Amino acid sequence: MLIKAPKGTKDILPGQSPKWQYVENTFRDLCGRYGIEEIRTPVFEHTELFQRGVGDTTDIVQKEMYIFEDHAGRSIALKPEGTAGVVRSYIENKIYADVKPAKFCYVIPCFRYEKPQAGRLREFHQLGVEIFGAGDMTADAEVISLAMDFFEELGVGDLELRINSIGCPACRAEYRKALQDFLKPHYEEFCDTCKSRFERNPMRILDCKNPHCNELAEGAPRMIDYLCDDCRSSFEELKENLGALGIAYTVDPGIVRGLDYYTKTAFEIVTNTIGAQGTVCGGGRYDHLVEELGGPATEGVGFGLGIERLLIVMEACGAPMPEKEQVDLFVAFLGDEGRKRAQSIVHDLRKKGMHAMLDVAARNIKGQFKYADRIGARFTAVIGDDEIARGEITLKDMRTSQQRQITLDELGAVLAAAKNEETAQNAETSVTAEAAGVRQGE
RNA sequence: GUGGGUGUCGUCAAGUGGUUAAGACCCAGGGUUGUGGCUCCUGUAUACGUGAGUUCGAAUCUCACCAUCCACCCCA
Repeated sequence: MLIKAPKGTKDILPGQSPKWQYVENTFRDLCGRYGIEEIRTPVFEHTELFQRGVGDTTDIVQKEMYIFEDHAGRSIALKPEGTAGVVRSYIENKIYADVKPAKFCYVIPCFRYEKPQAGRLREFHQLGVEIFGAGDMTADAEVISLAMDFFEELGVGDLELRINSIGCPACRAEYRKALQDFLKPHYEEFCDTCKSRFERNPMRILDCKNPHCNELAEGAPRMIDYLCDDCRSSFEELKENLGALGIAYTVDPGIVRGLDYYTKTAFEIVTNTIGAQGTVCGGGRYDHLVEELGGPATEGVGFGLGIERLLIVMEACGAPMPEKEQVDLFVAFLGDEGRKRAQSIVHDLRKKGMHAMLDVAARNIKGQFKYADRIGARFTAVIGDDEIARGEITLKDMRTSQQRQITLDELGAVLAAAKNEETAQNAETSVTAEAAGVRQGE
């Protein structure tokens, strides 16, 4: 137990981290082009923030939060999602006094006490975006567009954008009542889960997988038909905006976000390639959250995107992944003096931006070469008494096995040339693959 | 929380009641003098998830627990 990571958590080992860095950097870079800046807020907040923000009746708050008391008796919760913390910071730091809209992005761990399964962990990571103070649907479209651009840049295809409007508190209450009235006569006939949904979340009954429930729900009123004038025209505007951006979507009346704060726009980006947990990105509008948490009335839109799920999708659809950094030079040495020279050569090259290595495990020359091979060194240099006497080093090309004597002054140029050739080749292959829409193996 | 699958060395994987539990990969060292990848040799290891039970005897049968995977639920 001592050396077992807690249930539902995973180490991100060195072999994986280049992928994470790639994904995160791509995200930050893209956000930069959208004029969105990164915000970093604490991993834990007062429990009450989530109770008020996410909603007291939601599953997330009721049974999935990691809550503990600190030494002064405050109730603290690990972030189960990203929006509430950003809203809190927005209000606390009076960012509403700055230019609007205020746009934020973040990369955070989230924690939910759930039973782990494919694509679902207790600690997982989200990329997120929030825009405050923009009530127009162009903001919603921009947020969705960013998410779609992100997937496209990563080479992820086969995704479906589903949108819906879940109305505002006023029209939603009316709809809920109409739906319950419609379903009530058949209450006894529904499956057990649907019965439990009846009070808690009647909208969920509409996408029950039980065929009989489907029959019973046929002809049920739809949220879209109960939208008030404002919500209805907003939804039309959203579709128009998406059309203008050339973003394909399907209207899915079944989308009901599990967080109470959403209003109007709700959307999901799903894939069917990674198992049951196919929602890679989910978001929407939350026009009352800032006010609800004690700030001035301010509209909001945003999304959260699961990094673990994203990585699984990328793997599944063969999206290009970064390769391990090439070791430009390994310096093998013989003798004490050789070691000193090797250390200094390596140190010098590193300062110049080269990936240079030497043995620090006291291996003999053969072992050093073996090690150089294992770590994939492009070149291996040898420095021993012979080389010191000649004032040169032996440089071996590990691919061709050719060796030659060169001076230290020449070394830098040789390595740089090989490195350039390498990157030029990589660039060529990836561009070709992209242009042809070809899948590139890992 | 509810179901189902799985649990033998770091990894993959034989073994289905009976001597010291195969093998492969990996890792480390070596095949005489300062050189990798292939090949050959050698070596390392608290491997039968844990605990009870059945039995003369259990990795092999039973039960419980734990872990893990998948699904429901919910969501990223």
